[in-house]
Amino acid sequence: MPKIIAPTLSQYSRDALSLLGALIREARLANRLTTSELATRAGISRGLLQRIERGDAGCAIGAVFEVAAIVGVPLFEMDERLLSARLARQAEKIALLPKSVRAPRKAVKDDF
Amino acid sequence: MPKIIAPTLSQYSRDALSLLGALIREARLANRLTTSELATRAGISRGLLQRIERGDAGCAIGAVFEVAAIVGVPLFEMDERLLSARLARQAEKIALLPKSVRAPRKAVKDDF
DNA sequence: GCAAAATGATTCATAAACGAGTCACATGAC
DNA sequence: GTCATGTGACTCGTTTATGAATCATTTTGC
Repeated sequence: MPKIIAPTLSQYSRDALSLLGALIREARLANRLTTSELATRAGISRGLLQRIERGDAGCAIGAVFEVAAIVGVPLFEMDERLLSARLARQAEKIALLPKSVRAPRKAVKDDF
Repeated sequence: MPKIIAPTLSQYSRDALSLLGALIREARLANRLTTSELATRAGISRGLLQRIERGDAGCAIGAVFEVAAIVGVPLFEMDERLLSARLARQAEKIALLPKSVRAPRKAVKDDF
């Protein structure tokens, strides 16, 4: 991430990142996993896991969420079932509000 | 993010990402902010905000958290004050944790 | 005590995210 | 109808994160 450096982020965001990293580290130790083991399970490198546990703002959110999921750190304070359900309800809400369903611009070559 | 592509991420993580993006979009609309406005406030580009709302796993977590904080999507279901407090307590826990936690590798539930 | 393992912190090449710009299409105002 | 605005999607060049490898230090196990 080019622009979001430490001083650019709000204190709240930095705290949230630090907390999430600490929670992940806690959960990893509680599960008796080494950094290498957890990194392998998550499909990432050990260095990236260290940055995640440090609360680095530049880490890909997908990697962070995956690690959190593996060690059992709850995202949004909801378990797997609730998350899926809420996702479905959210999709409905979105479908109702804006009427913008745009198909990907694909060239149609049957113009004659 | 080289490795974490869609098929690599667990369903849970992808759901969490989609949900977070949807929540951010909801909150942005509720605040009557355009994508350009919110992106400017967060110090990111409009394209990145679109990827965030889409739930793209490759987005930097700092950017996502910052946007979420701006529009008021709660991270970890806690407000700013509680977050700081919990961060402090978490730091204490880490410091107090037993340093000897190396035991026969225990299985961890990662099959979701 | 010693050896093995885990961790933290580097460095570097490569792959990928990011920002800027553009276009098409939709919506709303007039 | 026209015009302005908002949005999704795309491309391209630059900037950055990531993975791999290495090393020093600490910690665990024996």
